[in-house]
Amino acid sequence: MGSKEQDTEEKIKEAARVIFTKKGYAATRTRDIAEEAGINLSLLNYYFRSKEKLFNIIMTEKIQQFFGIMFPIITDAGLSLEEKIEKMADSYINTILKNPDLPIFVLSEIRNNPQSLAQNFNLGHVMGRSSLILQIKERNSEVDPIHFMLNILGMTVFPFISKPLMEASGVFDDDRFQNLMNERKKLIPIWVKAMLGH
Amino acid sequence: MGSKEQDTEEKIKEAARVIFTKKGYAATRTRDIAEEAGINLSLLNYYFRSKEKLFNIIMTEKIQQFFGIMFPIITDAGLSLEEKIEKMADSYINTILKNPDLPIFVLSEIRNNPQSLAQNFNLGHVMGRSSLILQIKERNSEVDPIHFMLNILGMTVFPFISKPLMEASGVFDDDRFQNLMNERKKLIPIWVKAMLGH
DNA sequence: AAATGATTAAAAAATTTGTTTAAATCAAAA
DNA sequence: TTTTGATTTAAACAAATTTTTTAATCATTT
Repeated sequence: MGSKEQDTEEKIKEAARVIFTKKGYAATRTRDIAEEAGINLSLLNYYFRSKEKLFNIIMTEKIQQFFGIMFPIITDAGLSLEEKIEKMADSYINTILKNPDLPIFVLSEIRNNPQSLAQNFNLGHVMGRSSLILQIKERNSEVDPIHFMLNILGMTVFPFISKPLMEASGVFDDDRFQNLMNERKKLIPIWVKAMLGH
Repeated sequence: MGSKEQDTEEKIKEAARVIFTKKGYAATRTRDIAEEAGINLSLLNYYFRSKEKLFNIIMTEKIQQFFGIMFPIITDAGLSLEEKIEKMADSYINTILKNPDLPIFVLSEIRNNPQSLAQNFNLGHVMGRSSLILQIKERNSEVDPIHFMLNILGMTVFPFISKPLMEASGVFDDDRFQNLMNERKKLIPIWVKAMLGH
């Protein structure tokens, strides 16, 4: 188990991250991954047995990334509602800015295979008894708190999902997009407070 | 050109709509479409020459659906800002409720092929000089109006994009989802007004 | 230097998938 | 009824892609 093994395995995984998240499972060819990794195609099967097994490894990582930010924040009873919203927007945008393909990749692949992928996270259970949901209920008891969860996520995540469309149709370029998303770190908490009423 | 032709051609197109929008181009096999349509595989090529040509027909339809609702509303100078937002939420949600896979399908395929698909719509041009953008600017001159466009779209469209995830992880079922989306027709205009400030 | 494990190149097997072909079937017209 | 052309089917084909195999090469360790 020299450093070479580690290096190659990691090179393949890193290439798989890039290609899978950019194209999705079905449109990705193992040849693309091998080329991106700069290794012989045989090595991919040598290390990971199959395209599907490699994909499952990457997908588990990506689901971790996508939900790993959210869980600790919404369940932390030590944070006020305002603090939670600020932290959600801030850390979510920071993370996804480094990985803009993440949301559309995760949500697309879940659409293609909901049952098998939903096992990795019990979102319903976690969210149902989360501190965040309780705090939203206290603040506004008239509207189902799930609405505000959808709004916070939508305002944070949707820009990334629509980015390819917006760029291709000249609404903004990548620089302006990053700019906008940094502005949104401050704006989303303000908007959510306004929506909740005071 | 009897009714048989029409029937079969339409059966194939309808099956293609279902499978393409559910799985995306790459993950769709022509055999899936044939099976869904209940016809022999050869007929697909007999009527549409190739998978790609069939896909282009469906994709053009779907892009029409996705943007066709938006354009007339945001460019109609006869509508007030409030009326525009109400109409956007209402007609968008009504349309997509009948076709929940539409947003993630269109946005995924655009990501996979931005240049070729972006030609169908000059969103940048239309939005830049739209009546809606001007009205938002008048109401709130401090924040780039694109933020509010992203918010309106995000709050309307994101729930559909996250639906497979939410359903698979038990946050809500299809009935509750439809319920929520109908509630949002009224709520989104209220929220957007609150965000804009008054 | 010998041995060991990692990597490559090349080929081939196996599988999947889009497309074509040729014959059969059907419906309408002569 | 026979003929004709369009429609449909079963089968095969062709191309792409994943996976496996084998032998050779390379790098590192003993």
